[in-house]
Amino acid sequence: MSTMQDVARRAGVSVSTVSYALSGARPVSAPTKARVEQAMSELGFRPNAFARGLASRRSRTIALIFPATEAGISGTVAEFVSSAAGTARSHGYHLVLWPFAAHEAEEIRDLVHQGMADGVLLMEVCLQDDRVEALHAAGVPFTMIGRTEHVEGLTFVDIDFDATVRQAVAHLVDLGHRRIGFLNHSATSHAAGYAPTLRAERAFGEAMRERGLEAHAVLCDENPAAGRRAMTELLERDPAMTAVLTMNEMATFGAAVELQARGLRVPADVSVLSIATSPGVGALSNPPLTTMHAPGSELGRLAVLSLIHLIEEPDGHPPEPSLLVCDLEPGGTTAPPP
Amino acid sequence: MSTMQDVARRAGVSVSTVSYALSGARPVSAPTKARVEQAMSELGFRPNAFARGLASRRSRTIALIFPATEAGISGTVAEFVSSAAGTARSHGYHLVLWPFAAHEAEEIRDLVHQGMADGVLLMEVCLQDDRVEALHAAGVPFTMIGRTEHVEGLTFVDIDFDATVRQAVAHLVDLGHRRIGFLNHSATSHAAGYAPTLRAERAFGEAMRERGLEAHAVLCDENPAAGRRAMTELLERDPAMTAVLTMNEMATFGAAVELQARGLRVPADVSVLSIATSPGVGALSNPPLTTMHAPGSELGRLAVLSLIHLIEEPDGHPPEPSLLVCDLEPGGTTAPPP
DNA sequence: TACTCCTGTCGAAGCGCTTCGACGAAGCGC
DNA sequence: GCGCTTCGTCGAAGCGCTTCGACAGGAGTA
Repeated sequence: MSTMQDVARRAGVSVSTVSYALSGARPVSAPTKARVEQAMSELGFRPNAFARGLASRRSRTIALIFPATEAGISGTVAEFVSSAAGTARSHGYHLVLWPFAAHEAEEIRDLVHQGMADGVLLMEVCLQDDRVEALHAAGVPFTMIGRTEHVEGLTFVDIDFDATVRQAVAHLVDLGHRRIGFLNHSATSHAAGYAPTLRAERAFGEAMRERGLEAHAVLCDENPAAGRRAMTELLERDPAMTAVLTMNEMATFGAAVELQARGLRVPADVSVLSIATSPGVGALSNPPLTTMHAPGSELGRLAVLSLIHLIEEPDGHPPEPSLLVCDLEPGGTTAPPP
Repeated sequence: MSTMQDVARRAGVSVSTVSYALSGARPVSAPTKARVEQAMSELGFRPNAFARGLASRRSRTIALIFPATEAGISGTVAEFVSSAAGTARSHGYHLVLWPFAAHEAEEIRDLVHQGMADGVLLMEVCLQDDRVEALHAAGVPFTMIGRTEHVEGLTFVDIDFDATVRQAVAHLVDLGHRRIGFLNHSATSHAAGYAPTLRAERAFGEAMRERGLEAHAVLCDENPAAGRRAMTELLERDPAMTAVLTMNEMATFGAAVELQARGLRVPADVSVLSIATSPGVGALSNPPLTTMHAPGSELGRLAVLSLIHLIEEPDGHPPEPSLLVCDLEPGGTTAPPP
């Protein structure tokens, strides 16, 4: 590994000039710059990350706290990660993922104190979240993907569950549906205060009530078998139900099976609309599911941009939060009621 | 942030003594050590990772090249990540994930040259894999999860697909099945040289041929709809098929639906055995799937241990590769043929 | 012409840690 | 008591970079 010294010697300039040529922090004349670049590429020079970090107190690294649960991660999260990594790279940052469970706030703070990241992205945020306080106390710039109950002074990007659910309900009501069920995430997530579960539930209740409709909502584990059972429960609550809104990918498949088993055709007898869905999931079923797909890429991009703003302009006014609505992607599972 | 200087001053010792107390690289008397530790905790001292890395040329970080595809990650991978992170931590290393697509070998080398990791874990290895050559050329210690076609001189941990498929076939044959189909991963993965797809296909062919049985294998995209079609194809190839071996979680659900749609009962008419399966997937269907679950945690642990060995004893003889067989987890979907 | 102001460059002082050589103080055998 | 090793500690020299102050020399201004 060659060092800046080597580059400086070869280019016939001082080390500081090499540094300036690289960073642009001070002007360097075109011919000098060219010689430096020549020397760098001849030597295959890579600046040492530690030396740079030590001298500049910046790591040029963004850490994404990564929910390393046993359940795997969804396509939306994967999309988010790719997009965030790409955005970070194009702004001269590395994105690294730190696998930490929700309760490991201490470890996160430790790493941050060691200077391992200039800023942190926090995902799978709960309405009350220890990690938010830990990061806040540590004084690190951070952006949430999702948001806590109170967001004063915090930076976040999130899906606008309220608007998404309202649009979903509107879509179904416009088709003529009046009896609509909602198949939400799991009771576990609800109990843990997982924000999407709670916000969507609230929004569904309000949207239906405003129209004078009855809101039948059930919580449901993230698997097909639970989806079947949840569908059964919804149909028991209202046997005349003509549409079901789902926010639970695995369960949606099960719900479809249950409808089929009861001889109910989709969408002729019952419409199915799946919201906050991963890309490509709609195409997995036949007919293709009508979905409102989660803007994973856009969230990734915006989250990184906000965070970089926070890092680079700590005294500037904080970036506006972004709330994104899921896009309706027409499929073959919504239609007017029978 | 307090520094070692502060700690040294407070404890009334020199900086180097603090360093030795922390690292144990030289003996430090018990009372001195106690004073130093006292001072450290009073000040909330965290050693600066960059200074440490710069001085010692070691980052105490292990990077996991993380396949940031759009498809999300399976429970097995998630299990692997948690276990690897835990193992690394208990040995004084951080595990960070670097999201990189398969073709970004250059970027990986760059980061390594910057000294950002002492070693690398590479997953989703293909039989021919550029990244392996890049890492080898860069001279970084690395361990593969999976393996290339030729593994001389390389360190890896992997599922023993050969033994797993043979055990799976043996399980079905012991129950009395003679007409067995195999539902593999996708044609795309096959074309990309994705090792599990190829090895399992080969092993299934051999295991069946050795018993004088016909091997019907199909490739199948990773979704329920494709699973239904693949099941249809298998039944067309051999309408009297009594068992199907699957290595494709999403497709397995679809296959089950197709069987049900044809009035074939599982397991009374057709047995289903899913191999290399994520934890908990068996319980998702009713009756619970009989599975051979992938040893994600154990792979994570062993991979990290191998890599640490490689890092810390570069001249020792390389660690033995590990090949782990998936565990049979009895469920309710295999039974003797009708 | 004399002055200020940039531009482009250099040297040197760190950043906070590890690690090496040195050295006094014990502890040992003889 | 002598030299010998061992233990515990210190001081200082880096690790490879950034960044600050300084300064030569040309451009701009009065």
